[in-house]
Amino acid sequence: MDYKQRVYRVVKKIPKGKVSTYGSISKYIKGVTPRMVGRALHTNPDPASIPCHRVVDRDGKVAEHFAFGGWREQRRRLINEGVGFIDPTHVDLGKHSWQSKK
DNA sequence: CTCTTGACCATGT
DNA sequence: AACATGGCCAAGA
Repeated sequence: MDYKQRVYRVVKKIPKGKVSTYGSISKYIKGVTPRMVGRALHTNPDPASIPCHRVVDRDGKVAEHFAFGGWREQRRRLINEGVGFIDPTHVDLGKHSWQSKK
């Protein structure tokens, strides 16, 4: 299986109202680095099934120019799911960080 | 095939 | 917290 498929599989598991980070995902999949996670989502083959808006960087900061047409759209969806923002571009990782259980 | 770039991260400033 | 640097590895030119 390609590394992308593994990444997608994990991202799809992120429950509603939670967010995860590229680093966490990369740690949980052996042989995959944070960059590869980002690249996998960049080449996102099925955005309708892959909740990439629930993935943020280590600081909780969202991707400003990618994710579904803009960080505002991403933020709108997250807020709609109950994820809190500490400022316009940073989600509250302390309360909503999620980790895949191996 | 080589070179550059990049949805990142850790560390230092 | 924000910015800069080095490292990681894959995809694009």
